[in-house]
Amino acid sequence: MPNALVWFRNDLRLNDQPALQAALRGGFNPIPLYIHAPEEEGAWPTGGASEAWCHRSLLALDASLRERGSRLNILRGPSSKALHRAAAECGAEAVFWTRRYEPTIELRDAGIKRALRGAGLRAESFNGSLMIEPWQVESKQGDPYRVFTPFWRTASTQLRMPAPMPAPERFPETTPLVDAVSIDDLRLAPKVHWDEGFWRHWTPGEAGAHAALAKFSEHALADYAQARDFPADVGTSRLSPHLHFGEISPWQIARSIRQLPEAGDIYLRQLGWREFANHVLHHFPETPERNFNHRFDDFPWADVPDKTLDAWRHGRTGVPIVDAGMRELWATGWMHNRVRMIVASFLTKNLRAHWKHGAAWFWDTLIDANLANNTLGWQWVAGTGVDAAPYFRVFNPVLQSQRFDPAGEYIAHWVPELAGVPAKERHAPWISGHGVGGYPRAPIVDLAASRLDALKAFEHVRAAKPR
DNA sequence: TAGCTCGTTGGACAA
DNA sequence: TTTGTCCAACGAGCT
Repeated sequence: MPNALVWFRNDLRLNDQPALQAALRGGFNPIPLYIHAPEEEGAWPTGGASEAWCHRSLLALDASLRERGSRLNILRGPSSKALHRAAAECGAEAVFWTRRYEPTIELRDAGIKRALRGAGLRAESFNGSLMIEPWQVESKQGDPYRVFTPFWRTASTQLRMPAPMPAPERFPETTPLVDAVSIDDLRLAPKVHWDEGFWRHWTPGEAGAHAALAKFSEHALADYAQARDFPADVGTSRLSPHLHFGEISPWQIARSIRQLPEAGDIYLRQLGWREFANHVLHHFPETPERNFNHRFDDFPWADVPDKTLDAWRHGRTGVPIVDAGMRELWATGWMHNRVRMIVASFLTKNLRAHWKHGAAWFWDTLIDANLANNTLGWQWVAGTGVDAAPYFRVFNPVLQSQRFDPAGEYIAHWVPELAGVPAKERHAPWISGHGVGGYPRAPIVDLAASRLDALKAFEHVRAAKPR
């Protein structure tokens, strides 16, 4: 049987794996391969928390390959060189992989595909990560969408659920590639074990992904519409890191949630945002670096001192819901989505820091850090992006806290200094004047005054001419 | 073409 | 305590 390289990237799974299936269908003997090439990620090399996740996900993939008689070959980049070398060494006739959609990577992969084909190899890429690829939908004018609702209206009518693709039970045995290194050699796991706490909450890998999905569809999906807004509850799917690393495909999730059509549609719509984010990133590849709305290019962002940014980063702003979120992020590598909006609004509106400060911190600390979602989310909250909220919408973190953490449980959990403060006063302890040891006596900015400042700064945008 | 409707996630204030 | 109204404008996308 001829050999084919199956190049694993952000698709670290064996089920529903179109690149692997292509190899099997084509009558090839699949050689699983992962290439470590951080310098090829452009301005956004994988952040620390994501690396820690990736380490464990690779271990999980390698373990399930070994159970099936194979193994994951790990090579160091550059990717193009590694692929050509590996193909030559094992006489592979083909290379198959699943597509990624980051602009830098799309460009790189197109070059690699050309080069492989130029060398006489069969090189093919597949969609294994999205329900609709970015170029599959366009508005009736033939433009990319800039507003979610019309995007999803069109996209959701075009969804065609493919049949499941089960993993093969056995792989043919292969000899390891000579240049292969071990997963540990990549040094993705942190030297100082700051990630220890993560793994009480998360199990990277395909099995962990399916366990998370099962838990979600059994317990939380029915209440998803309401419960997802309450950070103290387990109301969200917590599938984002698994999706980011491709340990599970959106179609696998979609198949599973069909059992509850109504709740399933609401959740599917959230997956739709992921599709939309990739659509926007593909068509507006400069948005990780630049405002989508150029009217903001002269926006008077505040020159926020590092000390203040650090207070935000480490949950010492004196606003309990903000601090709780930032500490949850630091401790677990993840933050509840409602709280992400609150901390992002606080940073970009109350502190009026440029959204890139927030995007950079999330990039480094989130286990689900994803260029499309991170960019869309930060630009959306900041008001600079697609579908942005009207300028007068500035989250009041105290009201948000009262509304979405009414019993103050989330705050008590992540800001234990405040656990002894009566629940009702926990949202804004400075009002009752409760002196609490170790917790800031007052917020680092006056919430009301900074809100007015932000609104004033927005006047600037309204006057700005679109470029 | 021109007009129409609508926009993930809000807040302040009045009644 | 709850509910309604306004904030204010614009451009995307459709018909």
